[in-house]
Amino acid sequence: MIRLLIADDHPVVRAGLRALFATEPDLLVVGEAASGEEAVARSYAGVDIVLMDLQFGNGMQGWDATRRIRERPGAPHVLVLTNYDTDADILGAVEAGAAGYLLKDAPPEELIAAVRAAARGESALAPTVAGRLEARQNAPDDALSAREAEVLTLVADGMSNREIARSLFLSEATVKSHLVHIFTKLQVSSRTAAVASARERGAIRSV
Amino acid sequence: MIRLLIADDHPVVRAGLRALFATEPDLLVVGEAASGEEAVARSYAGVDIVLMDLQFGNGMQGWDATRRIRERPGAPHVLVLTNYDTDADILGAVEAGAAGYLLKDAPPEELIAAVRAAARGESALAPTVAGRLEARQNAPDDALSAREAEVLTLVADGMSNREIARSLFLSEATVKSHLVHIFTKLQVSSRTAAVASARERGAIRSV
DNA sequence: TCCGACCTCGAACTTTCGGATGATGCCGCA
DNA sequence: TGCGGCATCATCCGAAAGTTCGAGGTCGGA
Repeated sequence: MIRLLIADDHPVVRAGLRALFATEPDLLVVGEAASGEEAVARSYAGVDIVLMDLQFGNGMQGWDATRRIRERPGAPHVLVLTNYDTDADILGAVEAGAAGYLLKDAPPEELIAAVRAAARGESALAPTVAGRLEARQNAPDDALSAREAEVLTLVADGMSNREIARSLFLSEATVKSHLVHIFTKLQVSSRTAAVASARERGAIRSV
Repeated sequence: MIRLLIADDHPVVRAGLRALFATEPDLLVVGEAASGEEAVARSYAGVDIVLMDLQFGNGMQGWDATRRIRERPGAPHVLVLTNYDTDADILGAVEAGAAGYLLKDAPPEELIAAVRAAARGESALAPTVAGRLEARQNAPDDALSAREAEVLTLVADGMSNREIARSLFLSEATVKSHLVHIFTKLQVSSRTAAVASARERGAIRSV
């Protein structure tokens, strides 16, 4: 018998997962959590698998809750369940110690199979996800530095170079310099393209 | 007895809604649809209420399906159910003929109440949504034209004026002209600020 | 200790963007 | 029938943005 904890802020999704697992005799939902904090609190030893949503309306986010759950000895396996399949989400979840990464629009069978695999201690990455992870491993080192990310965030908010300079107490030259590096790393040649690229990669969330 | 059709591309959400309504003796789920097309096809006379997701993975989107369902005589009422509560979504859904607009993270009771209200022919807008609609009514007329929105979408993708011009078979001057109008309507003064503003208002989706 | 990264800044240059102004044609509505 | 909104395009000009080259500083790892 595999004991499950469902962590999702949507009551409808929780009900759906509960209904889904009710049809399987070897799966038992032993609890629900509507927030990251609740998920951590309810992940006691009697839970085998935690189904974790990555996006909670407010408070602790899924990846953080995952990390906190996994860092305890004898912790349950965590299966991340999310709407989006952006690189940043995936990588973050895997780094936080998730045993698997599934999309919410996945067919029910796939979901159930992933739960059983995770319970056996196997990694259960969705096929599309596994490929993406590999691609990330082989990708050139284009990670933005902290300062560059900061500048890019302000660019995404629609600020001009001068405004960014003032806002960060820099000269405009420095802002431009950061932008040159950002463009190179993202392989683009304009600020709007940089923002679009960063969004695609999941380096920028918001809205 | 109120007969329901559930239209959502997520199997888990469909199961959740089905489980939710199963507890109410006066509600009966008579069908499910995983796409906009399917929703239109299954909205025959025997259905009282259609619960419509706005975001489908691909194909016909929710607001379009809503319009097609509602334009038929004796059509069922459509309750729009969505993750986001952006102005554009709400206004679009209401214009398409939705009887109500609900968020997926709403408590189950609210959802059930909305279904019953819609079945009685009443409008069932979530409280937060109703207020927003009023605000929109009183807001200045800053709605972008179809062409302007098209241009802005390409800007958000990071394209230059020249690229947009080529892509839409226009001269660069026309693109600039559209941008001037976009800037005026959004009360900004640069393309990146326009994109940021449009995102805030929900006029741009993607990613 | 040296090397590499990151952060900072300047100056000169080219390209693109944005503002101003004006013009034409189409379409719907009063 | 005329008015207004929309879409299309042109030209000119100043202001941003982006490019190139160079240079000084900190800091952590080899």
